[in-house]
Amino acid sequence: MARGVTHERAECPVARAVDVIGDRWSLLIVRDAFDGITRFSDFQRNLGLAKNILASRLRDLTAAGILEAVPAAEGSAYRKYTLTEKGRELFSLIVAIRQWGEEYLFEDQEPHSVLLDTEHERPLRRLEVVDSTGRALTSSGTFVRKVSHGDARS
Amino acid sequence: MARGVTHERAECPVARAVDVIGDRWSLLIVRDAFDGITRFSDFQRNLGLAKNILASRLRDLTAAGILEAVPAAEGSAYRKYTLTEKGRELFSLIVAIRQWGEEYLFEDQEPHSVLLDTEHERPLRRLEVVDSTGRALTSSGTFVRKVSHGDARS
DNA sequence: CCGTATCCATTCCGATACTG
DNA sequence: CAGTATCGGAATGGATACGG
Repeated sequence: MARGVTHERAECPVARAVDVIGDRWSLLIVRDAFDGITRFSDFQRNLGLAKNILASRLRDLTAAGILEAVPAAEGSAYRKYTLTEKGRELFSLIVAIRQWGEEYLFEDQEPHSVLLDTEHERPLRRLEVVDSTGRALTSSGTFVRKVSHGDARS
Repeated sequence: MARGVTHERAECPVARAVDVIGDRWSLLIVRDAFDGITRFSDFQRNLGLAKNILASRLRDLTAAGILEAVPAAEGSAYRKYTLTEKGRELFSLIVAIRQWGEEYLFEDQEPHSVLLDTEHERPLRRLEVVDSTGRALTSSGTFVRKVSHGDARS
């Protein structure tokens, strides 16, 4: 994701993360990767984006350590793209986005794809933000502490 | 967020959500709103983005029903931007991004801002994806079911 | 202080053509 | 199939100037 200004050195983890995955395609590529897609053309067909853009995003995500490009077969010039651990740890994030989208971006009777657990084939429970003792929290029960003598921006 | 192609009609909630908040600034504006920022100039100073871009994003987020623009005072021409319920429900998403960023985008000893619960002033517990019975899941314990006769894209 | 308007550079992205 | 190369239009984003 080439760009002018970055938040690479921000003290806020949200800002740094947005820098890495905050664009129109990266998260959708990651979503597809979670769905088991590994091949260039499958990403391309599924997302409907231009090939040069896809190539660029795959490069960036690989450079960021979110995807790993391994040879598709012995000695093959082609690659299989799979999630690294860093990438797989984006699962909560994908689930959070999905649940928010389901709730607020669809009409009541409008169909959408659903994420099910393999064992029961039932939708997941809604994500809950909880404090260190396990109690549920809303944003009003929290606050951000900035780093003490930070010279960092944002 | 004006753009060429959109995922507005996608059957995947992730795609629709990325359409709304998947850019470099929207999520950071929402983060600031969670931190209690309401005024144009405070957003601007804190984020360091151009005023025209900020104005555009605030318009878009308001149009999307994530922010609400209320008069700053009686008869004032200026506005206060606050989160709607739809916006406040992005809290899990912000927490998910933050926790991922904390874990993977900072060096071990590198300082970053932290989100604490007001009562104990301690970091939150890590988000957990759980199935309908409350059991923790990773992505490999889940799968996506597409809608049956969808003509929708992606 | 709160924006809007304008200008300009850069980037994004799609379409197409091309290589292995 | 898996990309790279190039082109052009659209949008992003910064800087500045201006008006309520």
